Formats: sequence, structure tokens, C-alpha cells
Amino acid sequence: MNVHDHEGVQAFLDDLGLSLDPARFTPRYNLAPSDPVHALFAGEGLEIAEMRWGLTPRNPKQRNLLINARAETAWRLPSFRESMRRRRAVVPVNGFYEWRREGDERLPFYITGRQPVLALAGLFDVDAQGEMRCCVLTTAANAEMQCIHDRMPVCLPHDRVREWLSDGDPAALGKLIAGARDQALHLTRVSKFVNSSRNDGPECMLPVAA
DNA sequence: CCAGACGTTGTT
DNA sequence: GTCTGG
DNA sequence: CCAGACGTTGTT
DNA sequence: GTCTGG
Repeated sequence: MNVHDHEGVQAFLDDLGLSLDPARFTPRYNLAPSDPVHALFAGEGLEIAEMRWGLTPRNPKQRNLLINARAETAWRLPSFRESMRRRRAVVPVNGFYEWRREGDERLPFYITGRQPVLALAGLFDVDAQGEMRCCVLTTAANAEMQCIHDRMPVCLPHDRVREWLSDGDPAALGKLIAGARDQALHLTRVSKFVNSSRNDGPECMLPVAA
């Protein structure tokens, strides 16, 4: 994920009556699983909190962080079911990365929306240490994304964020998820600099020739 | 009905 | 608690 | 997600 | 191949 632009994020939050203290904001150009990220959720009203990316599996035998959840199956899977019902989240990002596999190569693309912030639909949970953790819902890739990958994050229209976080009706939520594929996305080929999560700087999102 | 298990995604 | 298998 | 590592005992 | 770290 890429969350580098505080001004853009704050403009998005303004419409929701939320604010994010610039002092608590670190620009991230290459935010990796297990890293802290700010996410919205319905607490006592709409709230924003720092969560770590990836739900911790409740079964200790399973150690993989759950960084994504398929929107099609999250309703019934034990790991996500309760969060789908009662712990939905939104992760505001400036963009995200997807890799096109070409043989042994991973060719990264930076993906943005029409506006400076993409509102990614997600879930959260509280782990055994009391820390909030979140994951991102995925859906079938739309036409733009299909050339690099068959899945993409669920991107909510900004005017549906409140509804996603507050409405409990699965049918209504299903429509929000379905609408994600209509969000216009813009793909930029970037250098493999971003492939190492040790690299976290503006170079991650710089265009390179295809 | 009871017993027993109880992991997801993406990629190949 | 809840789902699956028998 | 991708990159990169991937070893044990005993002794100091 | 598989696990860990970021």
C-alpha cells in the first residue's frame, strides 16, 4: 500500500468529520503486511485508529497473516465471518501495488483512483495482545486490472464509506462490494525498487517505461 | 442424531 | 460457537 | 505482497 | 521448498 499524502487523506477524512493528526502520520510509499496503517471503523460513531495490516489467525497452527479476504467467501469463513458482520473497516490509501508475474519476474504496477484517496473496504479484529488488525477485501479484477492480475481490492465510492461501516444488511453490503469494480483505476508501471519492502520512498511510485 | 474438527490467499 | 462428516 | 535466508553443539 | 522479515 501507498499512504504518503497526508493532505489528500485529510481531505478525504474532512468529509467524514474525522481528522488525522499530522504528527501521528508517517508517509509510507511501501507499506507492507504487519505494518501499522490508519483505518476507519464504526466505534462510538465513526472512528479512525492505527491497525496493523493482517489479521492474526486464531488457530496458532496457522501462522500466515490474513492480509486479504475474498469478498465472495468472507461471509461464511470462520476467520472472517464475525468481522464481516460487525467489524468492517475502510483503509484510506493513495494507491496500492499489484505485480504482474512474468516467468520468475514480478513486475510492479502502482494503482490509483480518480481522486487522491482510494477507500479500500476491509475488516478488522483485535488480536490476543489487544492490538487492532485489519485486512483488505478482494474481488474479481475489473477490465483495467485484468491485464496484471485476476483480483483487486474492493474500492468503495467515497459517498458509500459511511454506509459500508454502518449498515448491517448483507444485501446492501453486497451491492457496495459489487460496485467496487466500477471504480476507475489508473495503472502506472513502476520500477522493481518497490519489490523490496526495505525500500520506502517516493521512487516506489515513479513511472518507468513499460 | 453425535463426534470431532475448527487455515486464507494467490499462485502453480 | 459452529460447521462437517458419518 | 516480495525478498532473502535456509546450521548445531559446545565452549568462550 | 518453505519460512521469516519487512
